Amino acid sequence: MLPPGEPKFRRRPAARPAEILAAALEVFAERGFQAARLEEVAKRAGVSKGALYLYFETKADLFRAVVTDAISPNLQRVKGMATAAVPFEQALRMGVGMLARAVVTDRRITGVIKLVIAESRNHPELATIWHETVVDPGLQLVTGLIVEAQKRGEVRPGDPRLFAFGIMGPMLLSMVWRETFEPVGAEPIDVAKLADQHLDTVLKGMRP
Amino acid sequence: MLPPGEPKFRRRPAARPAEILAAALEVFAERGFQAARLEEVAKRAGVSKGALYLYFETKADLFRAVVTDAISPNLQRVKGMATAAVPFEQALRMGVGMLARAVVTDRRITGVIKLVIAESRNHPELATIWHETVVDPGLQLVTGLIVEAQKRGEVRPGDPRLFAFGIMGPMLLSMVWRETFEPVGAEPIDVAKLADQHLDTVLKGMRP
Amino acid sequence: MLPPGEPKFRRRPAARPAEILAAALEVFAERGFQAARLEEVAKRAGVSKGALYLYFETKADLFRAVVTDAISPNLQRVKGMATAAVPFEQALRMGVGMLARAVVTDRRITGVIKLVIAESRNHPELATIWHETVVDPGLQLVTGLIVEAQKRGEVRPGDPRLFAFGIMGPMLLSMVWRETFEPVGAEPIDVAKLADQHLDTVLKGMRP
Amino acid sequence: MLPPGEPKFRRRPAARPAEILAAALEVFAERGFQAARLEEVAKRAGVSKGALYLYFETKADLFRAVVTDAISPNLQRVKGMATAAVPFEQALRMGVGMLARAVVTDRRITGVIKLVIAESRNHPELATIWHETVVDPGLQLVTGLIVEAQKRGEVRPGDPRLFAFGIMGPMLLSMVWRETFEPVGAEPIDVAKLADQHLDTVLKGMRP
DNA sequence: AATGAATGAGATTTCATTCAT
DNA sequence: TATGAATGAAATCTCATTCAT
Repeated sequence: MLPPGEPKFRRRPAARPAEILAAALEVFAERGFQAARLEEVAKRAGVSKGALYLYFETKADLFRAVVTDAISPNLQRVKGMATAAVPFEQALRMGVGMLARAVVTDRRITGVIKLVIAESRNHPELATIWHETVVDPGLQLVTGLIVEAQKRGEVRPGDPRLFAFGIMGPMLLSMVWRETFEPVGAEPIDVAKLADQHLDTVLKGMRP
Repeated sequence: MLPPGEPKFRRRPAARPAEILAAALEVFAERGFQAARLEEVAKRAGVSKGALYLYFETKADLFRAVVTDAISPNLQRVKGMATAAVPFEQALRMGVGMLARAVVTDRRITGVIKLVIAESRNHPELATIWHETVVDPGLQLVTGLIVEAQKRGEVRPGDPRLFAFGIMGPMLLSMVWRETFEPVGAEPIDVAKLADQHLDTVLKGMRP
Repeated sequence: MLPPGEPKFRRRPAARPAEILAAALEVFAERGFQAARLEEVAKRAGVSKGALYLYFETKADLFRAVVTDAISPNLQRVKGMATAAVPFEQALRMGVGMLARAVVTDRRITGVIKLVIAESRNHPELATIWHETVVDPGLQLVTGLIVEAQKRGEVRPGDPRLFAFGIMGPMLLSMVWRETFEPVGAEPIDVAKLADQHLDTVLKGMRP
Repeated sequence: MLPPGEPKFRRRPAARPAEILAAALEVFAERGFQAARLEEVAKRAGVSKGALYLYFETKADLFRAVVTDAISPNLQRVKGMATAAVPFEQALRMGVGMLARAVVTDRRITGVIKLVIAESRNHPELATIWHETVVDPGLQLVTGLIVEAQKRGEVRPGDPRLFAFGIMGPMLLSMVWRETFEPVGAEPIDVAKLADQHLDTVLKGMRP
């Protein structure tokens, strides 16, 4: 008896234990694909090593499941942003703020993004799916907003895609900073403040 | 009493195995630390597996050598930028242009940065040394320029460190794009153009 | 509050891999620590190489287990001897006879003793534990008997510890002879007869 | 121009560097055959690794040379003892005293004997040659003395070979003690005193 | 004769995967 | 479904031996 308003997005075949995926995400994010040991995943998931194979055929399979599973919440965000009919600046602030809050702060997401970057040579299909389902749509969305604003004369001429990269870049930098340099003693970045100040700056800089 | 201008960074003990370091950089950047096979490194360096151990005690040692070895050219760049006495905007354009040209485009450097990010949990000492010798000094440099410009009234109030992140972020995004998404079919970023347009934007946005 | 009479010596964690320890003892005794190949141990134990690592972390760990495991039966012997309240001569005859029968003749024990001697420089902790748990207590026991006998006037003056070495020495010589020279054609020693004749001799020689 | 009274015993082919043999003896005695590294031998001998191969074909060859080379001084001792025409007790005291002084105290000799014992399974030819040239002749010598003394009625009936083992055993025990247990804190044995007291004891015990 | 960098065979160790229970 | 002992392929690392100099 599923709730009626259930998201239509395809679930994994029935009861793929969320605990296993959660544990695997942790371990993969900490160690990378190769260095992650399935025994550790099993231990953290509270199951036996053998049990993993009841749900996933291979380690690579589990890895793919982890990385693709992390897509859907992000997809929700992108879609949410897309449907909201709000003015240009407000939409950008919303979008970047969302990244700043949800994405930069959530270790699960920064972990997966780090994995996609780190393992893109060994598992290019993951880069592909992230690009196609999350990154490119999100980028298109922002780019589209800018194009519209340019048409209305609210934004000066310039490659809208490059504007989008200029807006998003510092958010990626924040993630990397948090994952890589803060743990070794670097001064933390106040991501919310960065998002605000940076948007102030580029929005002003993008004016005609 | 070192000769003036001498690079401070100690070279690896052996000068010969530059080929080994080059080969190892390639393989580590392609596969990551764990997935890289020393046999592959040896083959690309044109030596036997055993020969690696004449110069590096363990695989981790070779890895550390690769990553720390990639520091010194970047250190040179940062120091070069520091000594040039030029006006604020020009200095930033120089610095970011340098990143855009040499750093973002050079597979050897993007590869190492990706490694530092990917392996920061397994080899935190590498994150530490990169932060202390390259990342933080570079950031300080840019932040210092901004502080000066603010004192002269050329830049509006605002956290100078966050301005610096706002300027640098898209360069990191470009690296990641190049390493991760271009190989799976994403439309390339014209990094030089991005650097230009982004600087135009933020410099304008940072004006009082 | 341990049950009385319980062996003090902690058993190896796993009870199953007694076969591994037995096989390892064989191979180590035949070849020494370094020359012993774990593949050979595994084959004789009827398991795979990998299985050894389910029970012992390293080759050195397995080696230590083999050598310390051989302690407890000897400890039992020493303790058995200690508790028997019998006259001086009879006690010595019992003890030396025990050495002659069980210890000198049992390939498992002579093998371990040879290993302790041969590897004492590379694994001094084994010499330590053998000395502390078996050799020194056994020696103390014999020395104590002699001291008592001297007090009663049954044994002439003289360093009781040196008397003990004089009694025990030929037993060690027998072990070495059996292990080293008999296999290359030396005429065997009748250890029981040696024990008897030697005790006759030294007991007579120790009389006042 | 050799001195006329030169011992007739065959020397190694000309100039086999004594330094190499001495260094090899040290390293083999410390570590055993397998664990000894030729690089260490070369370093202690003050030559290069390659130079070893100018004098010895293989590691095993060097090992055999070390162990057989240590025979001749011992052979000299045995022969010296044999030729001296002295009364029974005095001969035994001389022989055992010689063992006690020269053999037990000389690390070079105890080291080789330990090697012969430890490696007898891997290099049985060394056990053979030691048995045939040193051990058995020495034993025959002592046994012969005892047989003569028995004929003269100076020694009571009993297997003369077992008497010999009874006399020699504690000397072997002393060597083992020195090599194995003293380094880990065991109280040293005063070997000279042991030799004296033990001979007093067994000579008295062997009287008719 | 001598060097020591280089080789490559062989040993230990790891761990994803299987399978009897 | 679930377990976890066991496997075995593959990777790291060692070091006796060779050989160009």
